[in-house]
Amino acid sequence: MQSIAGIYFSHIYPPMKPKRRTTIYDIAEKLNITASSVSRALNNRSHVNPATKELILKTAAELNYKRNVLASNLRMGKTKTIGVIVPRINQNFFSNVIVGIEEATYQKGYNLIICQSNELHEREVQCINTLIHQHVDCIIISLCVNGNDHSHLQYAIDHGIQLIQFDRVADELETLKVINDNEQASMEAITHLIEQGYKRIALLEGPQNLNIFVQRKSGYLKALNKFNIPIENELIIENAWTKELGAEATRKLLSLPNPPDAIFASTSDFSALGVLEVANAMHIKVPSQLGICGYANEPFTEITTPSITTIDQFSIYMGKTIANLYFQENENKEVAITPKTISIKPKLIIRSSTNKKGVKE
Amino acid sequence: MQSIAGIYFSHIYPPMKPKRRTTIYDIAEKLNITASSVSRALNNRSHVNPATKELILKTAAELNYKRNVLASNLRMGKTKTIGVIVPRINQNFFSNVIVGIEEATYQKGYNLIICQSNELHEREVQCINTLIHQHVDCIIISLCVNGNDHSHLQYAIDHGIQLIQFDRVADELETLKVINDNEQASMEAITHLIEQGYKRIALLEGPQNLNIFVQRKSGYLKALNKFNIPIENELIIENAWTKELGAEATRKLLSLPNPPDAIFASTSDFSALGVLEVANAMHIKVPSQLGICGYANEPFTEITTPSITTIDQFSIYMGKTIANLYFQENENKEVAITPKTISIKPKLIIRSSTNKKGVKE
DNA sequence: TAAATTCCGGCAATCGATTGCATTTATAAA
DNA sequence: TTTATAAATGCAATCGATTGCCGGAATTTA
Repeated sequence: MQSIAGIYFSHIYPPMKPKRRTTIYDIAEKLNITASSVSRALNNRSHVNPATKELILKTAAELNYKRNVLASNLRMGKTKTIGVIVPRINQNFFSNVIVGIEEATYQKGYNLIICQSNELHEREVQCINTLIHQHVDCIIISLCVNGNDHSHLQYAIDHGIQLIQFDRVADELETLKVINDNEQASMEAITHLIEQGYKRIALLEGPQNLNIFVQRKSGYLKALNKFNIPIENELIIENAWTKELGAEATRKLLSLPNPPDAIFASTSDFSALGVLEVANAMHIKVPSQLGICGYANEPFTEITTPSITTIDQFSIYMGKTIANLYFQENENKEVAITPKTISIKPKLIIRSSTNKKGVKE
Repeated sequence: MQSIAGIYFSHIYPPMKPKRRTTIYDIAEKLNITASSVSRALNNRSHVNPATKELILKTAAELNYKRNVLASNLRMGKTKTIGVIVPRINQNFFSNVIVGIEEATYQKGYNLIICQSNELHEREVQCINTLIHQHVDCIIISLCVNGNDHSHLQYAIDHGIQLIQFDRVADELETLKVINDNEQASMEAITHLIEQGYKRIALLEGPQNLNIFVQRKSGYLKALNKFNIPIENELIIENAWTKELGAEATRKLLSLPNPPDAIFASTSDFSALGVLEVANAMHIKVPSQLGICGYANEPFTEITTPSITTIDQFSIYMGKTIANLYFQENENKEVAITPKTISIKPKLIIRSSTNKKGVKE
């Protein structure tokens, strides 16, 4: 703080030292009682005379008392804080899930600490450690693509932290889970393509150590089987889960002697975008010559030319579901024993990129 | 925890009670010294014999000691936590700023609590209160569009919390600020349009209670003046800062007796997208009949047809700058007195939507 | 060798809220 | 009126880490 001869310049930052916050002792002193009673009154416990209690509440309001969460946290061993770990927050699906979580937790007075794993297992481990260190009450996580070792998750559980997995989950860990029915969504997408008259449908698949990608592939295979369409391995491209890899895969597919007439980018809308850009560049008409279906309903899928058929995962709703699952589980301790998995049914959003029959929208 | 006759079923969640964490007392006890010395050793203070210190550090590592941040926070009155308040986290610019902040703070062992104001003043006040309540060390905020009252920010400052404003800032508050040079960027955009041969340039302006929109308008006016182009009020549309409002404004502009041949959507790329969609729907050719320039370099501007010229704000870099400003300010207490403002020069990204001269890219 | 420093490390208070136990007071029962 | 019971409140420890102050030991200086 800058001063000359003891005169403070209030226009200079920082203007003044922070005022001391009111404590329960201040309230107690003012009312000539002890802090115990104040605490009990504020926490709505018994063992306080209703009249005293009212007086305490009134005085607390007058003095603008706010519970010191640092002290409370230490004493209680709880922080009313939830940690969220996602691969990236600037990805639409994840940021929307966070929006949903936030809406639900905010009302209950919980705080969120948000971490990004950047798709790196090592970083994910660090995030877990940070959150344990911060004594969060709950960790909500969607796994990164790298690494099959989940001991860090078990480590968090061992610290008494409630763990909730969503979307990209480790099946073998018995935790609360909120997932999408990826297989079902995938089947619907393929069924739609077949009904539109596409005959040779290619699949861009994601890293198979993530179960979501396994399930999406399985939906593809099941749907083809159902319609008695033979599986052709040359139409299945591994690990095509970015825009660039999607583009590369498309160039490969379209140069086949017998190229596909539709591509299901099961990995993401980004890979679907890669497909579309290559198709446009090669002057292959979408949807008449090539049908394209993505996954995730990223906002841009609506504004590409043509717009891209995709699958909506109800991301905000998913976030709310996750948060509510936590509260439900923890406000009802005795009942809550078994691992629970909630599955959300995604929805196929049909747009121009698969409109082979040329139906006007 | 479920049990029958005292036998725990470890396969049932939660599997076991959390193990007690190691404290400095555990270390002290093991070494037959007091917690004071342990604390001093761990905090690298004097008054500890180097040999003892080494022993303490070794033992701490052995026992897997982790400082209890709850206790430390309470004692120190600091939390190594930074609160971030943005209008929406699922907006590209903001989520990228957060990414930048996170990268810089993560390394210093700081945590982030992220709040959304949802563009509501009331909610913004609540966020501030929450963060004060959580004893964050610093609040980083970009103001919401509603409300001119900033007493809640002053309230945070009065609580001894370092306040840093970015992008949408309240000029009259003397805090650290990181902003974009909006006026400059705006001038460059208009200059570019003029150089491309556009004659009648319309402006979609944002709510003028946010200084960023005032500055962008001012850049527009200055640029026109510089080129001796008369200002026409009918070409300036107020409050057109969403896709829908941008579309509406465009319909209005294009139905003028003397319509514009370019539109600068100074508010956002979303409004620029609204412009583009209306132009496409009306079969008005972009860029030959109508030039379009947006603001913010949202990812989708690259993939529209045609791609949209826009202004990049170096959002991730901005986030890093903000975080570093905080550290610089707080690691060097004596020097840091005056309010500092850092201005980042945005960059015009020229794409197809303003390529009237038809230059091949 | 005595006095003066310096260095180590312990003691105990502190940060606020919470809570089991003890004590006081009020009320009910005998 | 006395005893039993219940209700209200106080006392003091606790959650771990931090730190000012003090005393003893080691070292330096006179």
